[in-house]
Amino acid sequence: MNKNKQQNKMSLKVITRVSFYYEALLKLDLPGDSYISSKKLEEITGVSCNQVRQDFFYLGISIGKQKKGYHVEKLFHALRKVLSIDKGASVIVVGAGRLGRALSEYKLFKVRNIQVDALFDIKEDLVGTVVDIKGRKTPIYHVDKLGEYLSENPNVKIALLTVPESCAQEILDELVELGIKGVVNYSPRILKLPEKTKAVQLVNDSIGASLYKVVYQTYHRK
Amino acid sequence: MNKNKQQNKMSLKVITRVSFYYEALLKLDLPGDSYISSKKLEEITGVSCNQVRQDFFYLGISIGKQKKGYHVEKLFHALRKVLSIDKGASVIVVGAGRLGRALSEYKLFKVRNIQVDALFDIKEDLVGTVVDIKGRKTPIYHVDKLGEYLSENPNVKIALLTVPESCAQEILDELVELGIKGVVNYSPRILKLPEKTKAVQLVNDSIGASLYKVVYQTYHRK
DNA sequence: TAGATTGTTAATCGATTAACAATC
DNA sequence: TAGATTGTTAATCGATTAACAATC
Repeated sequence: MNKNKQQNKMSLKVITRVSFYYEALLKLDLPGDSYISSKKLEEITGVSCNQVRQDFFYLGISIGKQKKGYHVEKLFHALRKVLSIDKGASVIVVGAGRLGRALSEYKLFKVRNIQVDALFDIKEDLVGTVVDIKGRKTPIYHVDKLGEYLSENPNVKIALLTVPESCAQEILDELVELGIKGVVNYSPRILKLPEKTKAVQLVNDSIGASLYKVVYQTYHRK
Repeated sequence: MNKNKQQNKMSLKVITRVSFYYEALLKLDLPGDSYISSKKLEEITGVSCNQVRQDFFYLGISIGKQKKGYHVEKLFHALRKVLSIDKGASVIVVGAGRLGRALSEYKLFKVRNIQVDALFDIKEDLVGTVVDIKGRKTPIYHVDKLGEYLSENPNVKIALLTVPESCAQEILDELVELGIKGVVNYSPRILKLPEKTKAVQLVNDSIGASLYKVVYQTYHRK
């Protein structure tokens, strides 16, 4: 029964909470053989302990011990698995401007098993250079080379889109054409997937969304 | 009746959709005196026309004309008002590294009435320099000057936090102490508001959240 | 043992979808 | 007029919260 549940597709809200649980473990850095309770997770993440247990139940994570909580290392691996980062994920960044390079060196990637393998741009003075991500040199290629690169690196399924708003849709269409399976669009322009396209995941503009949220909330607090 | 509804606090989901409607208008760039239907908004944003009308109803935006739709200019101003960017919003960026500077020149700000007034950092070689945001020179001050700056610029109520994960909590505490009312935390570390604090809005890590989402969805598609 | 904490079900709450009268 | 589209209510759906027996 739990097995089945684990296979279900989580809503995006669940994913966000799961990433919070995972971040909580990273933050606390407890010994692997210690235990953490749903109450403690509530304290760190702000998610209620009832919600935590409900989520674990839904995900088929039933490793809790009464009176103790969840075995830290087991939970750690379970959450990694749920987030699909247990084997690591390789991504490319398209658009090697400030935002693109900033994302490439973003802490999240290094510590959390998500890795930027290459950047792409059209500017000739960027192409051929490398971005030094804590000693690891990541190349910048010309956008023309996207097709070649993706066929040589079939493990790369995700692209982060940091090109100017004006050409974002065009590049997205090309990425989809070339077989990319997931895209985060960091431009504020809302992009659309080509009609026929199935099974490509698009997350639109997270940066703008959180900005609007905080502006709204700040000017509307009681 | 509608008046009251407008005053209610929107959920974050509504805000996101409203920002989509707003972005749709920006993208289409229709003549101000033309009309746009909920069906057309569905086409651009992916939000169903029923949801669009439900949202407008909830927000007290009842400016629709049967058979035509919503007057573009009226709708534009109504949405701006809802998003609280009709008068413009000034923010500061704390942490003038790559991410901080990238955000400072992010298109969203320029086109959408959100403005970065200043950056702050502790690195002596950054302090005193300026970031050139399309001709507008934005200064970088030392973090020590935060208190002074905020008391001289009481209109600034929002800070974007782009400092290293390791000192993010410390800086957040300081910002709250100094009276900041809204913070977007771009570090993956989950931050907490000081216990007693009321009425400070915190949005945690949008970048990491969307990454986790796309990774999950990509590796779990049917 | 008594207290704490899980796993799980049921109750509540909120958000989305569907439906349709009104009407331009 | 007929068709399209709104505003609004009601029905449905999904997500969160509450409750509690089981048990370590």
